[in-house]
Amino acid sequence: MSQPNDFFERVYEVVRQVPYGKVTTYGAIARFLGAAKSARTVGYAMNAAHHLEDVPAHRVVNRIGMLTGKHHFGGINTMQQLLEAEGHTIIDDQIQDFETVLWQPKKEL
DNA sequence: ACCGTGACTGACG
DNA sequence: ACGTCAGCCACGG
Repeated sequence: MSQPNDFFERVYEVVRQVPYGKVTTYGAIARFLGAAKSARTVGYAMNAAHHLEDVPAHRVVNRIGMLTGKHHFGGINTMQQLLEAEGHTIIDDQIQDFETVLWQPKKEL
């Protein structure tokens, strides 16, 4: 349906709307869905979304811009490489100028 | 139905 | 400023 009832699908809907060259956080997605305290569950959803090609999971990081989920992309540096390919600079698993490339659905939508 | 787990976050010392 | 602790919620066994 146009309005998914499953929590996971709602998470995917938001992630799919993250613009190229931008990133967002688990908490931002959770708050946008009205479940501010379900950030962990959002991460859990990403884990399950890993098999979906239309869900840019690499654009979702934690609140400080660290690639905490890099190990879930198969290769240790896969997530970093994907982000660098979009123009981001990553040092020590952290996105540089994170606040500049941050995309918040709560504000943008 | 209960328990453990986790790609998080905010609060505390 | 930094490391540690506890709360949260959805899913699988």
